[in-house]
Amino acid sequence: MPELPEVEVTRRGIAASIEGALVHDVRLGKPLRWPLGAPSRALRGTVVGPVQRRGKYLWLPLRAGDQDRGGLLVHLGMSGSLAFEPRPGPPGVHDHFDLVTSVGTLRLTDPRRFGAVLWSPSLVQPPAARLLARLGVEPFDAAFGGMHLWQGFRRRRTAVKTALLAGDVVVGAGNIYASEALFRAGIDPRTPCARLSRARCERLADALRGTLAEAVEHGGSTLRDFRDAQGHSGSFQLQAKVYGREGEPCEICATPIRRLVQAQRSTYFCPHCQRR
DNA sequence: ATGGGTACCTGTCTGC
DNA sequence: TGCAGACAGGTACCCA
Repeated sequence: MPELPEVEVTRRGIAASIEGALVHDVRLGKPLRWPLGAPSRALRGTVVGPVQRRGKYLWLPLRAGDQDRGGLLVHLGMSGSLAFEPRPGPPGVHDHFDLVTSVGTLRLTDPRRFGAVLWSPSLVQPPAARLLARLGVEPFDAAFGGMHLWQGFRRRRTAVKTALLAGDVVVGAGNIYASEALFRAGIDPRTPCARLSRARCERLADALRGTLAEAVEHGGSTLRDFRDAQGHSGSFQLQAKVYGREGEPCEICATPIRRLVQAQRSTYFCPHCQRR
């Protein structure tokens, strides 16, 4: 599910409810990707600080009085969503983590359990630091632009779609938004990174930012699982120009959209509008 | 160093 | 109707 827009929509959705909440307890369901890494008694009595996002991770800082108590690093994996429930019902079969607080419960629902919640003493110490170390720049940072992409890509031979997914040059694009951004930029997803000119990197940087920003405005994409913190679906999938549209006519030129497989993932593109 | 394949897990849809 | 197989928004890890 969740690429940068879905994670950002989630962050905004939970922030107002959970910030300042007093943690009463933690409930764990079936195991997620990693163990929590802290006994629940260590979390009780802490207060949740401002929720941050880094790439597709969320960070919930915890304090007790003036003491820093680290925080929770949350990843939604492929099928996860977080909901804030003022009066939660009993957990369902796919509800694998509850943060029970004074004002309600933050609940992670994740059928495939590729998601994770883990405690870390800070973002710059393990285990969080280890997971964040390989992440590229944020697409909405001033440091990101065509120049950054060009420098990150110029010694790479892999296909540009695969490199966007890898997230070590720029974070945020997953399988949907990588295809969509490349369509907007008019770049064939199979193009080797090193072949992209400065000018095309500029176009790609703009396209990526534009696509992600628009997706956030639409509440993200809901293919099946994704829900925001209030349980609403996103609608960006209705704006998608190529993703999931194999065989349908391109909006620009009416050529049928094609699907191919790169690194075991589907890529969608217009063979006429997108050039190497 | 880079790049590819595999693994994790469950649900849904398609075609026979 | 049943069942096998493909596919689904991510990414850490192992190997060449």
